[in-house]
Amino acid sequence: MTTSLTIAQAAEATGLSVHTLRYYERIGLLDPVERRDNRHRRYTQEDLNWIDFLKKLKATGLPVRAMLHYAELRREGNTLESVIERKAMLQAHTLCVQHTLAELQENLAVLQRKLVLYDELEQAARAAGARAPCNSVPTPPTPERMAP
Amino acid sequence: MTTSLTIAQAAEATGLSVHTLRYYERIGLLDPVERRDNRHRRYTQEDLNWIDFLKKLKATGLPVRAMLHYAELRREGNTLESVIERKAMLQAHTLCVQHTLAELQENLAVLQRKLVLYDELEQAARAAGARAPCNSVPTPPTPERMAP
DNA sequence: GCTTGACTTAGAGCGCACTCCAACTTCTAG
DNA sequence: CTAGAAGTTGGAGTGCGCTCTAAGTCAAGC
Repeated sequence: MTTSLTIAQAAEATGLSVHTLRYYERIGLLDPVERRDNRHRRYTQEDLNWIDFLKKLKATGLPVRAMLHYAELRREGNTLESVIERKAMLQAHTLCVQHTLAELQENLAVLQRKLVLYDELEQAARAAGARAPCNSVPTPPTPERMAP
Repeated sequence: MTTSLTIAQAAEATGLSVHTLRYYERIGLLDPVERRDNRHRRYTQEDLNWIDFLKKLKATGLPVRAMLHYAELRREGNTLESVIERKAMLQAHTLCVQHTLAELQENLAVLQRKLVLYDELEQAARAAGARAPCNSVPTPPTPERMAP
């Protein structure tokens, strides 16, 4: 059976809002979606697949402008020119994603190291708090200050 | 020697624009920066370290609002409350980043698989193009269409 | 004294990616 | 026949994160 969804169902299925679905079609990210007699849109499986791919591009940080360009190339069909340019786009973007990924991993490591520091800091704060009522003990050896 | 930079130098050093540096200070991401007699800002190494950390938070997708909250907590000093909440924020964000990272890796894999398809597609298009002058050969066995 | 250049401020403007609104049509159920 | 649910459109509005402008201050060099 060929699925064919209303805009609400397509929104449900893709996780985009109906607003966004119409918006994507309006700006040309989606080819004009098939209509029924009452002008209501019907989304096919192909539409959903394409939207899914768009979501992946978006999730990897490709701006809508670039997705739009890609969509336009796709509309040209699989001519050598179109294929070459789409491939180049994907290649460039793949590099970009790899870069982002590496950076993200580094930054994650920083966050995790910082979490360890916060553990210590919390222990120190607890110890200081517990000792507070008897205000006679000097500052503890554990660091009380952190750069950030 | 204690470094102390003008706003232009700080911009240079951090990679942010002077506009952004002032903006960050205005909204409270940065504590009020020290001034010289002529009211010009002087950025200390501590300022730069904090900005660097902010950049990492930003690079991992933490919204400015959240950074602002973090900055406000930090301003409270290392009280138990503040430390606990900052730690909780970092923990939550770390989880979020891990999730993003995993997703990004999946999507990168998709892009890379697609690149392989585009290689084939390009070969097919080239073959079709080369054969075009002699328009007698049927469509090649390699797929000529791709879902997205 | 005058120009140049680096800084200052408050506040306006911008690009992105939606998101929502008002007014309208169309179908279905009661 | 009517009410309501679900769709349609063009266009306005929103939130984010800057980014820029205009008008002014200040210090150094000619």
